[in-house]
Amino acid sequence: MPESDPRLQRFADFLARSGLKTTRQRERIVRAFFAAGRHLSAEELYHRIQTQDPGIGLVTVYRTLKLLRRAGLATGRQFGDTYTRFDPNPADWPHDHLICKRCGKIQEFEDAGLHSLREKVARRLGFTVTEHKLELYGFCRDCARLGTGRAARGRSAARTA
Amino acid sequence: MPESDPRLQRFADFLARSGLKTTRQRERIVRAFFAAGRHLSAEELYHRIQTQDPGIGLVTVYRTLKLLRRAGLATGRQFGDTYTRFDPNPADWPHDHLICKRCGKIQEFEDAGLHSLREKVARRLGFTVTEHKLELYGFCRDCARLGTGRAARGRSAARTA
DNA sequence: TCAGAAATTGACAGTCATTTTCAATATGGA
DNA sequence: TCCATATTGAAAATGACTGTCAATTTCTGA
Ligand SMILES: [Mn+2]
Ligand SMILES: [Mn+2]
Ligand SMILES: [Zn+2]
Ligand SMILES: [Zn+2]
Repeated sequence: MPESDPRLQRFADFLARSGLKTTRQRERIVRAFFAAGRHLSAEELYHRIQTQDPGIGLVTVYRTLKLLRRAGLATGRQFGDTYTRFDPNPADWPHDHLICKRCGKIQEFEDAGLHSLREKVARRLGFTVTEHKLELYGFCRDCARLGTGRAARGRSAARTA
Repeated sequence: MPESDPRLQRFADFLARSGLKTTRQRERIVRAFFAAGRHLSAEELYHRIQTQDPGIGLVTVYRTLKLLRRAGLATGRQFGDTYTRFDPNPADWPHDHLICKRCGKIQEFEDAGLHSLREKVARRLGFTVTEHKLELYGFCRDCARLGTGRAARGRSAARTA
């Protein structure tokens, strides 16, 4: 029962520190966002909230996600889609993503060797790196197995992470 | 005098092979695109052409860039901006990018070690990678030098590559 | 050379995700 | 409690594209 997510407190602190107000809408939105624990789009988050509090507008979801970004509690990410997905990990955890093109699973990972090699390559070219973005697209274990042999059966692509 | 870019021929071949037609507009557009040799947006390419042939519409630029993609002669890329940039490198050269946040320079590079390490990390997680995207953001040598000490002076950010 | 089917073009309207505007409402410190 | 401010939601605006369509161009094959 993870009732007290420390991120909720951090967000409250951010609001107070910034002279902003705590509202019923913001409460609901950030709760639903962290509870989901996946890379959601604004629209997806909006729908989840709708089922419980139909009074909250999509605009407010967008605005609250922007605040979460400013607070360092979310990151906007552009995977293959036409829309932005929001990453509920603290901005100071620079990780990478593996995206399955069949089932939509998004797996996060961190690799020190990869990180340092990246730095080295950049330095050799005279660059000082402050941020990076690495996305690997392909097939997860399950989907790769299906793909082997005949054409894959289940064509669904429900994002899973 | 690089008057005969082999890519122009490849595009002509692609059109013929696909039952499509060679037009004045397409000629101008692909010429300007390859001549620029940078990661241009459709709008940027459009403006370059405007100065020489005001009769060509932005729509046609978009359509021709789509054809170049189908021909494997360009790749759409999403760097930090809100719009797509087009990469004039053959689609079968999978390279990465270093982007300077100050002057906008985009430097391309390829590193075999980085590539194989990426594969290894993905395999360890059960993924089969088919495509990847790596972008390193930071400061190029010149801009890093300016930044050292006082706050950087020249604030321009004209994309250079 | 030339007709005519098929492809192409450009203006304009439409789409889609996200942002801005603005009048009505809620919040929290004094 | 009061009330200056912050916030909200609806609707309109934005920006980067894509679809529609009538007019024009290309190119094949007689
Ligand atoms: Mn993530
Ligand atoms: Mn490139
Ligand atoms: Zn999968
Ligand atoms: Zn620079």
